[in-house]
Amino acid sequence: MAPLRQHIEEIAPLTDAEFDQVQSFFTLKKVRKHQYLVNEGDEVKYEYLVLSGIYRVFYVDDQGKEYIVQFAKAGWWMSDYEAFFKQGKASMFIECLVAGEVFYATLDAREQLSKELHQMEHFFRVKLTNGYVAQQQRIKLLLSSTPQQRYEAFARLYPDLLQQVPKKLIAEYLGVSRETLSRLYAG
Amino acid sequence: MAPLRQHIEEIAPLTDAEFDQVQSFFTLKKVRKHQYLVNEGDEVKYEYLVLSGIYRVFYVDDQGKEYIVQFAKAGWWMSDYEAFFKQGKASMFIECLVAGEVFYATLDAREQLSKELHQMEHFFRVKLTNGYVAQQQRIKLLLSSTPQQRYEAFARLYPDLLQQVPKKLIAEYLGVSRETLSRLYAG
DNA sequence: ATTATCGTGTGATTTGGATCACACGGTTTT
DNA sequence: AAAACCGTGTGATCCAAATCACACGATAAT
Repeated sequence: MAPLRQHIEEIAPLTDAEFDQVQSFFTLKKVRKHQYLVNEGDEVKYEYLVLSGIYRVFYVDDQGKEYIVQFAKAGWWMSDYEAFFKQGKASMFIECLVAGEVFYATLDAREQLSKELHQMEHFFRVKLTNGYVAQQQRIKLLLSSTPQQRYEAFARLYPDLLQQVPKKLIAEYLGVSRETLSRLYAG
Repeated sequence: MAPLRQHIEEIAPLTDAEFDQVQSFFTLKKVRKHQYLVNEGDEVKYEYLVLSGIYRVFYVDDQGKEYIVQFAKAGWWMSDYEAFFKQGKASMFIECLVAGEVFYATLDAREQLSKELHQMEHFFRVKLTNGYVAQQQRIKLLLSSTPQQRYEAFARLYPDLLQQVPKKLIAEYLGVSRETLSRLYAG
């Protein structure tokens, strides 16, 4: 649980007693490659904090095409957040691409911890603030940029993922076809 | 200031004393049509809570094309949030489309109120949660949908804006050309 | 060892939407 | 009242990226 504490304390310092309380809401889980943490149609009981490994949060349209909403690596949170927050059914899948470990916790954990510990509400607010800004940048990119620019932005932001993730999946994240993406760094 | 109180208390009840404290950070401002609240390059000192009127948050690319990141109407918050949170220069404009009034406050206000009043930190967390989910839906739409589907989703979500805002601007929000949008409901 | 499957590159063809161009009625301006 | 501008529709053309198709080496499966 030490990494959990460190992760939180980068934003919100906690006493030992407080961290014990936090800790009690989180469970550690090992995840194998190709394992799914969430499937479309599931109740989304948990959100996940990645300790290690790589994951993709994606959905599938009626024609079977896949679109990646989020990658996740160490230190990132992930879930089908729409379903998680509204406690509805998943419209997305979460798949493990590289084996690793995650912490998971319920919405109740988030809400109770936020209520009982002002520090934890602060922590979640700061995380959401960062996530909000990151998503807004993504929206701007999707609205106005060429495949070229999207690829460059991705390479700048996530050089590590560029190495570890098949290009096909990067294309699914960028909203570009596999072939077009391939031609970007060839030409 | 009554509408401000009501707006906050939908999420986080406050005592009179607490609200006084909150209130002291907000200022009311009348806004005329075509008035700009933020210009590209500005220091973004404020975020805005809309009381009335309609506003657009947009940016302009190197070719002069405009893209709308957000519309805002009564009860919505707006700013160039990336610049606001990071206290950097604006990359966007905020323009008033229909005259009205806004409250505004600084980042300091948000941070201090969050620190001093657990309730306010809760309020902001809930707002960010909703904003995060809404943005994620937008990302999904931009990634996978046709102009047709985007238009339909917009019409479903914001039937009022569809009436009050020129189609050209709706096209800029959807990431579609004016002409294509026009042909959607003709065909 | 041989056969699938996966990741990737690359050519040929198609196509949806952007762009360009113009029309026309409704406001606002002078 | 004439002139300029705005919002909107619509036809013609163009083009960037999707789609279709195939190749080929590398990894995984039988």
